[in-house]
Amino acid sequence: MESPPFDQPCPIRDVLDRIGDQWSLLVLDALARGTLRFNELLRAIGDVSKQMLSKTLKRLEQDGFVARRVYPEVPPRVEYALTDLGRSILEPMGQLVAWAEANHRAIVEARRRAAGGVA
Amino acid sequence: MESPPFDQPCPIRDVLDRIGDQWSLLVLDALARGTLRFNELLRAIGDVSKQMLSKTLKRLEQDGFVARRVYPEVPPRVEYALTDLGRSILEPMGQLVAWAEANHRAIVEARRRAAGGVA
DNA sequence: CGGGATCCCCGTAGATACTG
DNA sequence: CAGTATCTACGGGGATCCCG
Repeated sequence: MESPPFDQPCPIRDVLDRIGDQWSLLVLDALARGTLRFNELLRAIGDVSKQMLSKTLKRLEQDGFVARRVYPEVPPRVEYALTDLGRSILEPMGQLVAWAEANHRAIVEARRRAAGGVA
Repeated sequence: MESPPFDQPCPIRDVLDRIGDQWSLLVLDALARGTLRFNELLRAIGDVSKQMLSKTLKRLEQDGFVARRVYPEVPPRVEYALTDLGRSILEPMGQLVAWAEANHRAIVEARRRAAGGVA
């Protein structure tokens, strides 16, 4: 599956571009355990700004990964939950996470070896 | 937020940061079929600049994904090939690629539905 | 041929303030 | 509470030139 210079519809690149960013995976992971409100999500992830969380959620919602539920209450309440599509990507993601955990040490080691600690 | 190699609290984020960028996966994929030279890689990917390919390759090499082989010939020749580590990530990656291909349509559809309304 | 150095543009991410 | 708007800084990435 070679991609010519003008080839846009590469599914892999398209999908990876979405979930490969800094926050999408974290959000997906946070929501994997259950529905969360905006500020809960904010705190669950920790080092994400409101802006980025908002953008990320919007994109995830547009792509059909996340469902946004608004409750017309006096203190506004908005809940986010995974859709079936969102849940389904958790599996291949899990493979990658497992790989990452299993090989992280090897990577760090290779990196250190290359860095300067040639010794 | 760069953390030293020995102080990585989250392997997943660390690994994803590396292979989640625009080019690493494409390089890995290109090399999956066999050893390639710099310019071959450049053409195989198509829309990558020399600079980015160079940077990407260097990072992949430092992380132990790719092996760089220099031939001290008159017209310089440099070949890149996957290491065992590099080959091993192809599998979980494949899962993700398969998912991407299988669900790309659903995503595009959801995106379109969200974008311009149902029209 | 393989790639480093430089210049520059532009998207993106952070912080803050504001709104409903 | 749940966002949005603005302003700014940073750095990714392309193009080009140059060197081994």
